[in-house]
Amino acid sequence: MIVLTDNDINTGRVQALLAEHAIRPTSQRVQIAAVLFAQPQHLSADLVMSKVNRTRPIVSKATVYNTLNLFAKKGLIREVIIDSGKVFYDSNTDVHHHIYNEDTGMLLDVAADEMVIENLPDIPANTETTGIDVIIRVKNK
Amino acid sequence: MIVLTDNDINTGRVQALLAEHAIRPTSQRVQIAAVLFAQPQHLSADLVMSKVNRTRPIVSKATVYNTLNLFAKKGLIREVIIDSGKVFYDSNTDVHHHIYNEDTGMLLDVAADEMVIENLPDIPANTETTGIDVIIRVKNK
DNA sequence: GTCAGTGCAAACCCTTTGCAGAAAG
DNA sequence: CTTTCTGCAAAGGGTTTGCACTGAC
Repeated sequence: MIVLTDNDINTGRVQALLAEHAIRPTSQRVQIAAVLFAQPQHLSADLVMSKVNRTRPIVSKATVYNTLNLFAKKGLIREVIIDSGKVFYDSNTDVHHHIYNEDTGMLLDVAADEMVIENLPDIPANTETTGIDVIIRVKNK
Repeated sequence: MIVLTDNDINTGRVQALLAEHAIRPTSQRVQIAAVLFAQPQHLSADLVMSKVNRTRPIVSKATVYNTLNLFAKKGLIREVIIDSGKVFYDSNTDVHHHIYNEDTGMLLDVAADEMVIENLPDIPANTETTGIDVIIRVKNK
């Protein structure tokens, strides 16, 4: 699991992380990565943008979306699809699952080893698994 | 699992099914239900609309969405969220899981008893589980 | 007659796109 | 220099909404 601090921008650790994933470290991408990896978290594109632009405009909406899609494709972050019409980006790419509160929108992690998932079904011929998403949906009592 | 034939519209079985779920059986709802329960299947709102209106206009888009949301809320069908920006409606509400082919968009069922899911995590205090979604994502080799 | 349901078009929200200018190597 | 990236605004796709009309009981 990757966690970076603001200072890692100055030391070049963020840039190195991007480079490791074959992502050219432009300044916008570095800023976005710094926000994502400040802690393990689930952020919408919207939130990423407002966090990056907190003090002054740094990235445009188009760049936020382009960058998040790029990071997801390169395996740096994971898309979590919970809700039609909204994607969350999870800065923790370790295998794990989620609990989603439909009332509050809160999304919690469940470590993979807390749950047992066995006897996975055969998948269709000539296909390969890209991921397994488990979402436990809860609501307030 | 519910499966109805076209003839069940005439015999009133569709109407009875809706009534059992406290849904007033308007003619549009009956037509939509007949399409959904013609077989166990996964349909988008769009597809439901074009199937219902195959021969002549019967329902508007607004009514399709209103009706699908109503059916889902009443537990007659299940929403399957696979993709941001698109909901599938599953006419099979028995507990089961899904395999989704990201290349073809094909959605397959996995019977609940084919898989083992155990040691579910504790959920937050004062919440209750409303459902568990498991999606195995595959792509073509 | 009353209340719920329907249809239409417009509004909405999130996301993507086209294209000109800017920046990276 | 060349290629990739960025920003803006506009377009896109699926879904919801406001409101007058219609239909169910």
